[in-house]
Parts: sequence; structure tokens; C-alpha cells
Amino acid sequence: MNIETAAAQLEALGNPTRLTIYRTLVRAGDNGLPVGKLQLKLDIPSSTLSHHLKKLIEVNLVSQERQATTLICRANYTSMNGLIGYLADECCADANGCAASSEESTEAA
Amino acid sequence: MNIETAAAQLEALGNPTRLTIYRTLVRAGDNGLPVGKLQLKLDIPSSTLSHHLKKLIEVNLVSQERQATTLICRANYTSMNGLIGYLADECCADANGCAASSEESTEAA
DNA sequence: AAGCTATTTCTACGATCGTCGAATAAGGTC
DNA sequence: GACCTTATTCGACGATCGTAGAAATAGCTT
Repeated sequence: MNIETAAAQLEALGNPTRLTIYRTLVRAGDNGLPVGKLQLKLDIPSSTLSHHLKKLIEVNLVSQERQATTLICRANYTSMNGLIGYLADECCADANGCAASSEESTEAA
Repeated sequence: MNIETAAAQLEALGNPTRLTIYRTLVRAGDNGLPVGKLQLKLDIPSSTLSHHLKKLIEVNLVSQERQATTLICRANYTSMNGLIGYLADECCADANGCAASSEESTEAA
């Protein structure tokens, strides 16, 4: 996980509509959710939904699988794990012991 | 933590420059880092830095403390924890691929 | 092939972003 | 008060975003 990837994924999630989409997908579990169902659930125009979905897919946070005319969308848990891991590791999650994590620490000079 | 807040924080982090700023601040630890030092370290114009810093501050990911003419910036670990918690909790409902339980699993790949 | 359904792509447009130099504040020192 | 240092705000700019209706495509079914 590099900083560019992380930023791209964070940016993708950093929009209320997309975060809602992603969250809905997560809640749908392993079965995923067809685009149509998602659209009904969220009540947004399909073109808008498709647009956001595309972004989420681009950064690997969501995957799609075709089932006949229907496209099943699924949250990519592995990617989310990677992102959370990056955040916790590189950007710290703990007040004590975070700065002295890994890498050289402080004191530029 | 509501979805709007989470999205705002994610958006704030979802920019390479800002993510770098935040990460640098995290690495600086509890001592924090003056804006000027940050600027030297990252080599970006101060107006740009200030602009990004403002965003980070707005969403509570960074705090500032005045020390004479210098403004010390610090990463707000509590906020980051909240965000990671939200991500793990709300956006990672699946049990077998999720960092919901703080412990690191995986290894597979 | 015609027709249908599900979904994407096209196109457009206002809104916001990211960048940075110049001007302005905030705080301190002499 | 004059003056320096540190950092923010202002103003401008092209670039990208978010939205959504209309048109196009992918894949059935008959």
C-alpha cells in the first residue's frame, strides 16, 4: 500500500453518496447487491450511481460480477482491510506508541 | 460518528498532499511540528500548506497550538481512532476479512 | 431479429478543488 | 512605534467533481 493508493481509496470513500453506497454494499454481505437494487435502496439516478460505483471499482474497493443482465456489486473487504491497516500503521491509531512505531523517528536536523 | 463526518474526514485524507501532511504530523509524535518545519520538510508553498492544514483542522484531524509566533500542529489521534473505528465497524461488517477486531489477521495473500 | 430489462456511457453544467503568489494578520523584540 | 518572523487569507486560475437526463450497450427471451 503506497500513499497514492491510500489517498485514492480515501478520496473514493470521502463522499457521502459513495460512502453510503459502500456501506450498503458491506451490509449486503457476501451475496452482494445488484446495481438496480442498490439504486432502489438509495434512490438516486442510475447514471449517478453508476458513476460513483465506477470510482469505487477503480480503486478496488468494490467489485462487480455479471449474472445475466444483472451486475452484482460487492464490497472488497480485503482492500478495506488494507486501507484500515495503512491508516493504523502509517497514520497511527494509538496515542501512545504511534510515533515511535517503525521507521526512523523524529529529529530531522 | 455519523456518515457526514466520516466522509468529510475521509475526503480530507483523500488527497496525497494532505495525507502526507497528516502522516508527517503523526510521525512527529506528541511534540507536533510547527507549520514552518512542516513546510521545509514537505517543500510546498506556505499558502498551499496552510490551505491543506485548514482542511485537516476543520475535520478535526489536526489541531494547532500557538507558541509565540509559531503554530504547533499535531495529529489528532482520537479523531483518527474514531474514523478507523467507524470504518471497521460500519463499513466492514463481514467477519472473515475484517479488521473489526483490532487484531491483525491475514497473512494469506 | 425484435423487444425487453439492466446498466453504462455521453454530454453538459455549476460547484468545488488544488495550486500558488501577493497581501495581510498575529505575535514578539528592540 | 518600527520592524522582523511566522503563518493565514485573498484572489485567480485551470482541473476535477457531482449531478443527472438522454442515448447507447449488454444480455436475455420469444
